[in-house]
Amino acid sequence: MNEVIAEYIQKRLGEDVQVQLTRPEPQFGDYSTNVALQLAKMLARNPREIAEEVAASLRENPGVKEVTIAGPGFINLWLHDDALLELATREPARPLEGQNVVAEYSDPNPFKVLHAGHLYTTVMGDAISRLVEAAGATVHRVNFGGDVGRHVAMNMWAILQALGGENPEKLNDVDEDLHARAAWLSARYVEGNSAFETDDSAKEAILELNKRVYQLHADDDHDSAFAQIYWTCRQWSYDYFDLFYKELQVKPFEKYYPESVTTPTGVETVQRELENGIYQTSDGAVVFKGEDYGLHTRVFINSEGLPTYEAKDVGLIMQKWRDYHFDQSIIITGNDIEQYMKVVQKSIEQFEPELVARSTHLTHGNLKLAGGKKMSSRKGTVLLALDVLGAAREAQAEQHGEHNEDAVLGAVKYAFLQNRIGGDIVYNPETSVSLTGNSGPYLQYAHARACSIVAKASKEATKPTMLQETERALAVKLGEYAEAVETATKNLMPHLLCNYLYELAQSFNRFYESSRIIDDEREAERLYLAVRYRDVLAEGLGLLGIAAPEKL
RNA sequence: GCACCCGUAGCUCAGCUGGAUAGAGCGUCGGCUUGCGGAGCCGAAGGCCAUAGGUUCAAAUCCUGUCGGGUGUACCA
Repeated sequence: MNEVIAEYIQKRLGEDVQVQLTRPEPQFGDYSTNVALQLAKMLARNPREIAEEVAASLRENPGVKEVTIAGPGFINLWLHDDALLELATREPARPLEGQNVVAEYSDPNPFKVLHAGHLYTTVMGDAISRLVEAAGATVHRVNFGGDVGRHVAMNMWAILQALGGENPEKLNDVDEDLHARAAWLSARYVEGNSAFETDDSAKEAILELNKRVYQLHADDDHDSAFAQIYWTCRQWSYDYFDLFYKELQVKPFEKYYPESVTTPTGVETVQRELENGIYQTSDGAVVFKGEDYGLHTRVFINSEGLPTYEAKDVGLIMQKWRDYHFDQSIIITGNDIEQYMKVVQKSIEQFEPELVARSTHLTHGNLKLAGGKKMSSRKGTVLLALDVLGAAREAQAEQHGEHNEDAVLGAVKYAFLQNRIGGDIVYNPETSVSLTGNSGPYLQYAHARACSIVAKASKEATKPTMLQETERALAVKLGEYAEAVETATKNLMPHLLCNYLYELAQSFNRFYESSRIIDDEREAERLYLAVRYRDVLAEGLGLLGIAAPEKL
């Protein structure tokens, strides 16, 4: 329809315009466009006159039932029922067919706990990846994390204390349950962290261990007692992450890029481009002068010759490029590194412009618990991933008595995804698990109910030949599904799909209120709509990474 | 200081590539629904869209200033 209008305008009025049919308020029509208003200025003519001309051409389209002109020159059009029903079963387009996409998110650090931010980006990254996948792309989910650095050294220090020295065999005493191991490691981190701050001799030892960890990687040491402890504990972390993702019911990651692996590539690249003049030496450090591009200067290799996070990130991006030669790279992180990332990318743009052009950096704010609810983490400053999930389970138990993990995950995921990515998220456990209102469980419940209705029906669903008024409103909404998915995918905004699914459920409820399905003379026709409704809910929730069980 | 992000109903948020009366959930108030799953449906109250200007036929949306909040700003990650 967009093309028909654009072509007509091009041919008859001699103007090239982008026509965008939009969904107006139901009272105005099924579709609407304001091209006439845009053209009015270009042609210096009355917009309503132009609208009349365009409308006349639209009326010739077989799917169009009625076209009207309203207000200053809006063109509103109604479709015939059969065209509407055809739209209602349309599946989203697959514009990314054959594309290769790398999605990086979650990014937990081995040896450390998973905090609420990790939970958030994991859920968001999973949903975005699923959308992109559904659009036809192959998505490679990857993870970046710091397996070297001070936090690791603190941990190693406390681990050695706990083991009474470099005794790797003592690790066998730790409970082999992955959750227990993760808890054990995070307890060591707390000890190491506090020793570093309060005990000077410990601090010195930790700084020494930091070098040993780097050295261990340089030597590819897997045999020394120290190395055995390091590799074993690092693996505990990775195993735990995999378990966490599995329990969260998100798709697994294809590859982990530990910092120890990206560092050599980063250093090599920065040094090479230092010779090419992209990076510069300043006060003994290697920096990129961002000021030339309206940004700020950042250090990539410090004056002691050690790589900073910047260099490691350069290495990561280069390795992703080498490994996948992606058509698009999506990176999701907290918004505190937004400007940092701009500098890093600007520097890379100087020698690998195509790589940066294909990258999209999405950022999000902090996750907060509503109502200033106290958090259970040790210092009270960090909200942990498990705290959030625990709060959801607790709220569910209070409201519904029994535990349902699908609904808990649906609640948390939907609560995260329903907000536009970018700003801080206030998470309210109570409303998230509620069966009423705009929540994940509400949609899961709506789906289960639809399943139940369909299962109970005795007639065969039959495509209607005409639609009654209440049926028509539902059919129109069903017809928006494909558009909603396409827009959400194009903009990498899952919240648009959340909004749509909720509106769809509302639309169904209005229909359902007045139109009986089972044992009605239009049972077969209404069942047809109910089946499609059920399928759209299941498919839409699936794209968000939310389970849609037939029974809740 | 400079840079970036944000400021929409009591609360949590949509709407932001400009378009028709600024929407939804929760909460409040009033109806309906007690044989398709506990849900829900209809209605009311509640907004100078932070603020002052500008651009436009048209601004919550674009531009500028101001106020308020957050983040970043050289050898941390």
